[in-house]
Amino acid sequence: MPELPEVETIVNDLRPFLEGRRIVRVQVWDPLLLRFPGQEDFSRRLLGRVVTGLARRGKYIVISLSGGLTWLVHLRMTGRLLTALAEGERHQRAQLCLDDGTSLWYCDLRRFGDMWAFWAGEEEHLGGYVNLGPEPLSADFNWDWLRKVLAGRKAPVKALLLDQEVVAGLGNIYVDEALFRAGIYPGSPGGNITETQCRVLVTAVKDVISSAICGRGTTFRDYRSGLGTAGQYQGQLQVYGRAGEPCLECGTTLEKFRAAGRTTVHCPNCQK
DNA sequence: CCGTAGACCTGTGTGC
DNA sequence: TGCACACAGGTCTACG
Repeated sequence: MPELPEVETIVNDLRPFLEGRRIVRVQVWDPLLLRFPGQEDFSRRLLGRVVTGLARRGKYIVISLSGGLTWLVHLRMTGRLLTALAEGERHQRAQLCLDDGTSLWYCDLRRFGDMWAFWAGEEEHLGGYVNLGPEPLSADFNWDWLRKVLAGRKAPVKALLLDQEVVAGLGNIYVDEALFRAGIYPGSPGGNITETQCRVLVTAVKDVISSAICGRGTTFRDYRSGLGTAGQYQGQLQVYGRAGEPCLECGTTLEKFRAAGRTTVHCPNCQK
C-alpha cells in the first residue's frame, strides 16, 4: 500500500505523539509480523525504552530508541500504524502502550508487514533495508545515477524504477505517474532511455513525490495516515487507476497492460 | 548476473 | 444469493 509519500506522512504524524514517550507494554498477536528477533526477544528489547526519534528511509519507518536500539517497520501492502483505533478498525496485530496512557496500534489486513528491532552489527537480519538506493528527493538521485543504473538493461524501465536499489520509495502508483509526466512508455527497455529522458524522468519523479507528500499521500483503498485519515493526492492522479478514461493532456483513451507483474496505465499518444 | 512468474495473505468487486 | 475469478500502494525466492 504505502509508498514514500504515505510513509513520510505517517512518520510526521507519529513524531509528536511518540517522541519522548516510554514504552511500558508490548503486545504482538501475529507472529508473522516479527522478522527479527522472535516474539519474546522483540518485546524484551523494546520494553522500557524511550523513543528518541522517527525517520523514514525508502518505505521503511525507522524509530530510534534509547540505548541505541532501532525499531524498523515496513507496512508492505496494507499495514497501518495508528495513534488510535477508529470505529470498526479490524486486523489489530500489535499494541504498544506508552507512559502517558496512550497506545500505538499496528493493524494489517493482509499480514505482509514486517518489524525488526536491532542494534548496530545485526544488519544481516534486515533484508532489503541495507541495500536501498538513493532517496528520490536527494541530490544523489540525479540523471547521471539513473543513466548508470539503466545502462544495458533490457527490463522495462518501470520494473527498474520499482527496484528499491535503483531508487528508494517508489511504488506502482508514483512510477506510473512519473513516467506519464516524463512522456516515457513504461515498457521501454531501461537501456533504451536516453540521457535527455533520464533528466526529464528524474525531475518528474522528484515533482510527483513532492506533490504527493504535500497532499498527504494517495488513498485508493486501504491507506490511512498515522492519524487514521485518508490521503488527498488521489484527486491529482493522472494515469493510475484511470485505464479506459481519457488522457488529461490529449484525450486519448488510457490503456493498461502488465509490466513487472503489475498493472500499468499509460497514454499511448503521450508516452513513447 | 538478468528477467520473469509465483508465493506470501485476506479481502473486495465483478460477472455468470 | 452463490460461486469463481481477478485484482489490490510490496517484496522475496526460485527457476530458466
